[in-house]
Amino acid sequence: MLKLSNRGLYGIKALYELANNYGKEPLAIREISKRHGMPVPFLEQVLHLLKKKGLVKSRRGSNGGYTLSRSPDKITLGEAVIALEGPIALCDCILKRDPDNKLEKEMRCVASNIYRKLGEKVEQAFNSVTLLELAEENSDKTYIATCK
Amino acid sequence: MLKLSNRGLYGIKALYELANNYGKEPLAIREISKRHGMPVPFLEQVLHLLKKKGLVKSRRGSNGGYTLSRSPDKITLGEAVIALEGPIALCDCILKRDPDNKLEKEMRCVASNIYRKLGEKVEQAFNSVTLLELAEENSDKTYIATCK
DNA sequence: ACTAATCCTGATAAAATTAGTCAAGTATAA
DNA sequence: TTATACTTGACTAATTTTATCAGGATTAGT
Ligand code: FES
Ligand code: FES
Repeated sequence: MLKLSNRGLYGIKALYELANNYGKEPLAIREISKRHGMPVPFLEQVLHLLKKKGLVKSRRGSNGGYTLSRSPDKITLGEAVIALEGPIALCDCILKRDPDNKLEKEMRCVASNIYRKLGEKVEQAFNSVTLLELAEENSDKTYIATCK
Repeated sequence: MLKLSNRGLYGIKALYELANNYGKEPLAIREISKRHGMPVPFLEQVLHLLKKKGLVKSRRGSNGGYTLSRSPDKITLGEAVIALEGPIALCDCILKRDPDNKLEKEMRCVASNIYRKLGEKVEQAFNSVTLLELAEENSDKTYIATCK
């Protein structure tokens, strides 16, 4: 369990490239794609997801491409995986909320309370890692592009 | 992300029932199934998974059924979800090991190191919850069977 | 204005996974 | 002997994931 789909794995690799590119000119999908052997049309979808959630910005046209919308130390892996794979939760019913944004019912099944606590713990763990750390982790290494 | 499949959700509910039944006569699939509105044939598969991993024992024939193979405080939610949903890991390559049971290569992609650390953290979180806690959590409540 | 590069968007198709069913079999208790 | 209940493997249906594709809109450079 806990597995990321290709959508998630590709998205995180893209964010890694954008983090390394932060402050420079936009990076084109084609270039990101080439560096990690990811299919261009799929990556388009993936980056669109990240854009919808405000993690990246884009510039169209010649010399266009994507940039992070915040500095790498202000973007967490938690935000990234939530944008790419949906909310962090053990089940859907945990997420259902009433108009006041409170859980609809305190108890939904025998495990709901534990599911909620575990979900929060996991989200916290993912939020404790930033794109800056991801980038620095690899600053002195040549990574293997075809890892999946 | 982090979502459990029905396989996992059903399995945990079954384990909850078995935890409450610990020390008594075996509990039949049909009975467990009825209490939570789960399809019998599917639950058969699920309990078989738990048996293969040694979490439950079974007795066939009349008055047969399933029992926990250890006391509820000796079985963690981590063991359960791993039995039901496979190993806890962000990606498959993290799991590939050489004959000495070491990671095949230290670095697989830009995120592998972080994936590994996060996976371990999550596994630890799941292992910190036992079936006893799951059972006690609900000792004073009537749960809603049709939560999913 | 023209052109090439690039993002944008929605539709669609292929593949993989999950969910659930079914049937014939084996073991057990009464 | 009989009814009950687990065992096992095969099978189908539904859902999700993984892409692919086409046509459109925007921008930089000339
Ligand atoms: S399955 Fe979501 S709270 Fe029980
Ligand atoms: S995708 Fe598994 S280590 Fe990179």
